[in-house]
Amino acid sequence: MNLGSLKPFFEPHLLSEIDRFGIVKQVKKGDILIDIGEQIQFIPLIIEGAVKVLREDASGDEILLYFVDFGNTCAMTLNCCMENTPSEIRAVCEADTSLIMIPATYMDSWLAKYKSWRIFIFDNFQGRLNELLKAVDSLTFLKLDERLERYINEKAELQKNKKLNITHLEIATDLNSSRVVISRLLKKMEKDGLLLLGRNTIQILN
DNA sequence: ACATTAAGTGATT
DNA sequence: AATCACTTAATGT
Repeated sequence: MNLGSLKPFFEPHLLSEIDRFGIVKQVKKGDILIDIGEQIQFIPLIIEGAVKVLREDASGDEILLYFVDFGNTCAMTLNCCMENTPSEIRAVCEADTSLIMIPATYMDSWLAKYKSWRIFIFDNFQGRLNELLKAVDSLTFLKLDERLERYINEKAELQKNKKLNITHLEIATDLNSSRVVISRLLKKMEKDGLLLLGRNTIQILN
C-alpha cells in the first residue's frame, strides 16, 4: 500500500495498522461514497482527488456543504461512526479519487492508542466545522452572484486548475438554484472580463 | 441526418 | 431570483 503521503500525519505504529486493516479503494467521478440514511462502516481517508459533501431537503433538492480533499476525512462520517447512527449526508466523488477505507471498529482503540490519530481526528473536526460555518454564512449572507464566485474559485483551487469542466446545470444544483440564473450570472461575469465561457468549460481569468 | 444535451434570451411573476 | 417558453449551438449515433 502506498502510504508515503500519509507519513507526516501518523506515527509508524499507526501507519502499519492502517496498512494492515485499511482497504484501498478507487472511485470514479460521480460515484456516491456514502448516502443519506446509510450506516457507516468505514472511515474514508482521502489520498487523492476530492469528495463533495451535500445534504438533501425533503423535496430532493441538494445543497452543497463542503469539499473534502487530500489528508482529510469527513467529520460527519466520524460523528456517525462514533455514535453509530445513520449518515446525515451524501458524499459524492468530485473527481477520480483514491482513498483508504478504515473499518469503523478501529476508531475507538486508535483514539486510545495513538496521539497522532487523536490529533488527526481533532483537526478534522475543527476543519470541517469551519467549512460548515463558511457554508452557513455563505447561504445566509451572500447573494447568489457572490456564492457563485466563491464556488468557482474554490473549485479551481481544489483541482489546481483555472479551467473547469463543468456545466451550468451542475453548478445550479450544487448551489440549489436554476440553470438559467447561473447562465446569466456567468454571462455577466464573462462580460466583466472575469471568465471565459465555453461548452462544458469555464476558464477563470485574472 | 437526426436526436440529445448545453447554453443564451425575452417575457412574466 | 425563479420559471416558462423558445432559440441556437455543439456533440453523439
